[in-house]
Amino acid sequence: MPAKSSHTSTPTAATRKAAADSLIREAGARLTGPRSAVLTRLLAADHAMTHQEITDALAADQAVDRVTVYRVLEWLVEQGLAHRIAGEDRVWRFSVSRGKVTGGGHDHRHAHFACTQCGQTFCLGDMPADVKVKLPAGFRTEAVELTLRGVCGHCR
Amino acid sequence: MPAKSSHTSTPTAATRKAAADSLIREAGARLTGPRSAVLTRLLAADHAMTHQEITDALAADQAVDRVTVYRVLEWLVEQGLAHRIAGEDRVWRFSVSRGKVTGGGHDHRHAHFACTQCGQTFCLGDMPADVKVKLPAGFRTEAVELTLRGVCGHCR
DNA sequence: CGCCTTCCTGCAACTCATTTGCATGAGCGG
DNA sequence: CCGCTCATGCAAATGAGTTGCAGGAAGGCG
Repeated sequence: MPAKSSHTSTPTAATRKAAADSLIREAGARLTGPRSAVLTRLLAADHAMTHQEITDALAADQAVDRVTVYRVLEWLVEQGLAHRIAGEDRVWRFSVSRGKVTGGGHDHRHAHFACTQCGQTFCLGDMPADVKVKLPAGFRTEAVELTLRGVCGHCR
Repeated sequence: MPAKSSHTSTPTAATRKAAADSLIREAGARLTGPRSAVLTRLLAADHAMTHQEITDALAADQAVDRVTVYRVLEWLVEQGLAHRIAGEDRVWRFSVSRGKVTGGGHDHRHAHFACTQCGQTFCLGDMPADVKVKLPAGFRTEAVELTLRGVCGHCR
């Protein structure tokens, strides 16, 4: 059994940065401070982060301009390394894409959970594959989005 | 003028206005021009309308201030007469609540369809009642939101 | 190792949906 | 018809996200 799998139990900051840099390189793009910092931070997150959260989180030791964070996030989404989630508060939230993401097609087959208390959004494993809803004639579904709202474990 | 069938299939503008006014009265609130106009327009819509669409639609003969439209919509949602939908474009869309809506609890058990071409959002009948997704320990679901994305009948 | 080209970053100013403050004006109960 | 409230309109503010532009760094190349 190849030892390639670093135990997912305790990824260190260094491990995450290495993973982030590797992903950026694989995308065939320049490895820059902001990209590395943003992706590393996203890899460490246990919930989908807003642009604001990310900017604030980086402000401490590796401040990145607001606009640059926006552009990095946009780029990450284009590369399929992250996906963006629209929330009730009209603010985008970003989360790394776990699992394979092929080319341009957004696979993105997992559900989201939005906490009505703290406002945080979490990515859930996967959604029931068989979502059947009656559509009016002529409508063609391309993607399904499932969001649960409630109270997260942290808020109870 | 050809006699119109009294079937509920073809509600006239007057019918809708009467229905709107009635709903407003039932809510125990003042019947005002803007409220009547906005709700009447919403009743006639076949899709969820944005604040902008509504304002534009009313501009023709019964112009209402932008801010007032916002406030009327907010009020309609509070009264359970309408519900708001968050879209990918970070713009709210409003639609009248079909069926019973009890008190404060948002029942709102239907799915939505968002067209990726024209951007319009439609309310679908209802969603499969049994949506089961594995949640992390301690999470409690209060509401489920299902949105389909694709191309609507009009855009094909 | 240093140059060059290309792409990235930071700054400033801008767009646009939505919100808030405030004074005037309109429902409607009496 | 009167007055009390609550709704409306206008102006200005908020805040997320965008765009234009000039300087600066990442990598390829010699």
